Amino acid sequence: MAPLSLFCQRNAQSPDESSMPKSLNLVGTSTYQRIKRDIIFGDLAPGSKLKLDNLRERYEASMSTLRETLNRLASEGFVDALDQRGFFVTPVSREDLHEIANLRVLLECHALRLSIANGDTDWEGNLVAAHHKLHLMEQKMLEGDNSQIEDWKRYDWEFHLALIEACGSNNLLSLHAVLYDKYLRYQMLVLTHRGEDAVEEHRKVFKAALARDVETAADTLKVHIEKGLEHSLAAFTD
Amino acid sequence: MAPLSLFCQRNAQSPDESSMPKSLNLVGTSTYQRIKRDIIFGDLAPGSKLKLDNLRERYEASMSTLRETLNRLASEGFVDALDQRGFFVTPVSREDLHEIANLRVLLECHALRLSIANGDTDWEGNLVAAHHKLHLMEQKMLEGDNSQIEDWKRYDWEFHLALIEACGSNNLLSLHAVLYDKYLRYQMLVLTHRGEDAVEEHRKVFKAALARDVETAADTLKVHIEKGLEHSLAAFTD
DNA sequence: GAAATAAAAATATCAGATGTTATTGCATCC
DNA sequence: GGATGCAATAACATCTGATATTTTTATTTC
Repeated sequence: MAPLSLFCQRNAQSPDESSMPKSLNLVGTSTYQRIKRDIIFGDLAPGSKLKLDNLRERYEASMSTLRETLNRLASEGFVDALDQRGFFVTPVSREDLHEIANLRVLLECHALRLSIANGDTDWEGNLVAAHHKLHLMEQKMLEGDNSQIEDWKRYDWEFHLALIEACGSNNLLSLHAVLYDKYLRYQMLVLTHRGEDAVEEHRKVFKAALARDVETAADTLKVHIEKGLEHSLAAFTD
Repeated sequence: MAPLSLFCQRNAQSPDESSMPKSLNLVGTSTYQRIKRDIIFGDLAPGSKLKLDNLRERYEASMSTLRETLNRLASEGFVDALDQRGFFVTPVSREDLHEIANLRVLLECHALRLSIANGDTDWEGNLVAAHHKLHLMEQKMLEGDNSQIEDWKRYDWEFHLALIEACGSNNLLSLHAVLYDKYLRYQMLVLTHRGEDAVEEHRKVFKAALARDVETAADTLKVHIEKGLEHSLAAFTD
């Protein structure tokens, strides 16, 4: 199974054989993608009840489709399914945020090491392109233009994916995609971003990866995620 | 979301708040558990088409329920959902087996280290009990009694879970539970087991964990999984 | 104010109808 | 004979609506 994430081009219901792992793709308009987006971006609040009748109106879908979607999201951990009591947006907590960040460090750094070891010229090319696009967007953000947060986050996702894409494990990329999205929900909840520090960390990981400096790249990525965690935790109240 | 696995007591559709991560629990008789069991134990062959009408007869469930179940399993990676072409049991491959085993090493060893660091007296007690039960069953298997493979695998699961259960991360336990089940499917496909070596490795991990010898425990666990991988790969043909 | 009970709401499951897409079999053509 | 095009069939995806069960809410009673 190829990795799925919100920025995914393909329809979640119709995975094709393309190898590109996907996250946060707001292009998709399936019920699955729309609900997942709304959970990640906080339009559906953590812990809130997902009444089927309400969802029916809101997403203009039948109960069958909605239940299939909610079962999928429950399996991924964005929705809690309680027998005979319906569906709820998975609650958030500091502990959970901690766990997600730690797992992201574990998996993403591991994948980065593999990717740097395996990456070919195409990998480098994609990485350069992804960093360039992210960097342009980051400049805009630093100038105070906060109108394109979703685009910004898509570029962030595409950069982090480009880093690890040559790791050689689709299973690893799949797990990472889900973790990224869970982490992203927390980032969206606190809605503060770290500015120049994060930009510089991106640049440093990028440079080290291109230079095939595994240790520097992995260490910097670890710091990058952990600083993001601290930043989120500081702004986060249960 | 608490970890789910085949040996799970609770109904997959009705997760409660109990913290016990679950795998291969054949007690459950929900459609979800029955189909998942049949995939893992090879009664539904890798790659085979899951025609809804056939499943309807076989599991005596309505199309709605089946589609919800298949969506869940698709999300976990046991089923492939192809748009307008229906559902298929996820195919197997040597590469996939490799990936699964490597991820299990990464996550399970990491969790074991945390667990040894955090584990209290209850953890030790559970671990002793789990190893004892597994060991008894292993003796039976060594004597040639192959009539209780599912029970044996449940005890194996419970032992590996007991090792890592004090890791302090529900997210980690969830990811591990799915990986264990995927790995188990490959073990069931080749249907050969390793005998005394594996028994001794279990004993060694167990002793090291109780002695809080993190390095020995993690190294032995790594060897245990990797030897299992080699053994499965040798018997596995695409 | 708490406990028991009745009413309402919501869920889970099912059956059946409809439109769409994929697959299959057959005839045709080169 | 093999490839191509077309019709018939099968299968999927979605929706509506019905029923039984369970949970939640409101009301009554003590």
